Amino acid sequence: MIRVVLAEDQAMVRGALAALLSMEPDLEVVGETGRGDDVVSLARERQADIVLLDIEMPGLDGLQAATKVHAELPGCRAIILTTFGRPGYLQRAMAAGATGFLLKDAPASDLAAAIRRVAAGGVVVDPALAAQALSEGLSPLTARECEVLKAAAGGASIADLARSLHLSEGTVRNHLSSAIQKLGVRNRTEAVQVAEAKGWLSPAPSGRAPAGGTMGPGERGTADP
Amino acid sequence: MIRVVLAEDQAMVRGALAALLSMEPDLEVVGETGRGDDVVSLARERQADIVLLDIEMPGLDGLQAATKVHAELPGCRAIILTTFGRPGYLQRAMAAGATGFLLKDAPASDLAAAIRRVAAGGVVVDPALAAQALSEGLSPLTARECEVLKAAAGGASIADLARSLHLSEGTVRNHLSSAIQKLGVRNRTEAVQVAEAKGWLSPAPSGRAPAGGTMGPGERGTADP
DNA sequence: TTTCGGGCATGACAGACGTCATACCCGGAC
DNA sequence: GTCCGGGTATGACGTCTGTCATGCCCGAAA
Repeated sequence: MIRVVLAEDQAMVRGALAALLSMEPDLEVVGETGRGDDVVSLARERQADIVLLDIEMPGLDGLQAATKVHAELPGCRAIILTTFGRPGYLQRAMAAGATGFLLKDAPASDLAAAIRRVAAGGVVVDPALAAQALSEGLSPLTARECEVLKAAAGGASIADLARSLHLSEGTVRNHLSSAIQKLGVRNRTEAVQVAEAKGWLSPAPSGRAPAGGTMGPGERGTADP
Repeated sequence: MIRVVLAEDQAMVRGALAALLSMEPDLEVVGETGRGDDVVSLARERQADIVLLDIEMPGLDGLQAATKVHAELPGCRAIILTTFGRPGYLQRAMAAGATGFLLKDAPASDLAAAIRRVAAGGVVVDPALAAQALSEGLSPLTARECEVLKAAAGGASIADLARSLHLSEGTVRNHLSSAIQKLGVRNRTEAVQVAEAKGWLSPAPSGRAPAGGTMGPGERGTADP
């Protein structure tokens, strides 16, 4: 009997997936949650073999949750189940230690099959998406450029961005300009769309967490002119 | 026995919903499709009592499909099942003759309950969303403003928009400026986001189809200066 | 019939945006 | 130890964007 925990933020979809899996005699849904931040405790408590993770979730996204599951629960495998076939998502899922990556576009029958294969020690990835992810390579954006782009996605002005990121307006302009050139587009709006489509935006793109920053904002040589 | 047709573009979600409904003794899923444009024929052929429609679908969106179901199949009721609780969606769903409007955020048990209530002649709407929709009123955007905004969503420049819409650049600027002011925002990016969040963007917002336009683009008094 | 709202256009203007050259500071690579 | 990439900053420049005033054409409402 394979023990499965479901993490998916849309309650109706979560319930429907549970119903789908309950029809399989060798699978058992032993836990459900709509948040990413209690996946680990739930999976541990219920001794799950498999956790099925959506990416968009409150609390902690599915990729981060997969990282924690991989680190803290040795006997438990994570499968990402997502709406978006973005190359960057697949890359980060694999980097996070996920053992499977499934699209909601796939036939319903694939789900149980994927769970069984992963439970048996295999890996499940869509070959076409894998090829695309490999051919496109990693994000060319630096962590900072990515941050600025993310902050710009809401339509904020340069001045707004400078305030919210504690940077000078010129620096914001520089990062945006750099991102725009790297992505081969003509303005920040296109840059946001391209980066989003490739899955290069959501969480931290690369490098470790930018906790405090290497240097306080403002205190530097010629600051405060 | 209530006969249900499912229209939802994500195959896995569709299958999962079918599994969910198959557990109800008084419901029967008699047809499934991932496209909006064969909902009517499928529902007619299978003599459905209820069609469950996602909004985002290829071919024909759920709102348009609901319109056709309402017009062509007197004995059949449409329920919209969507991810987004956008006021404009609810308004258009009701205008399209839908008899129910459900969010995928709602508990799984609500689905069967909603189907039963609608089959029994009732109407199912989330009261909070209905209140919001009523309080916000209809879209303040004219059909043209909406079109321009939609076209601008991809990050195109004014010149691009003018070309693709067969308008002068000045006119495009005027429409954008007007939309920006009506929505109370500061630039086109924010305007797109606000309009999208309220559900004012997707299909035709109001008025009839802008087939040829009232006047050819360019042929007018002082055209071609 | 006159009025009014909507679509379209033009021209002018201020402010926002994107680019570029330049410079300093840091840390890692060679 | 030097070089180089990344982050930050400044100033200058040209272009794009958003606003406004103004005008014309149309159809519907008053």
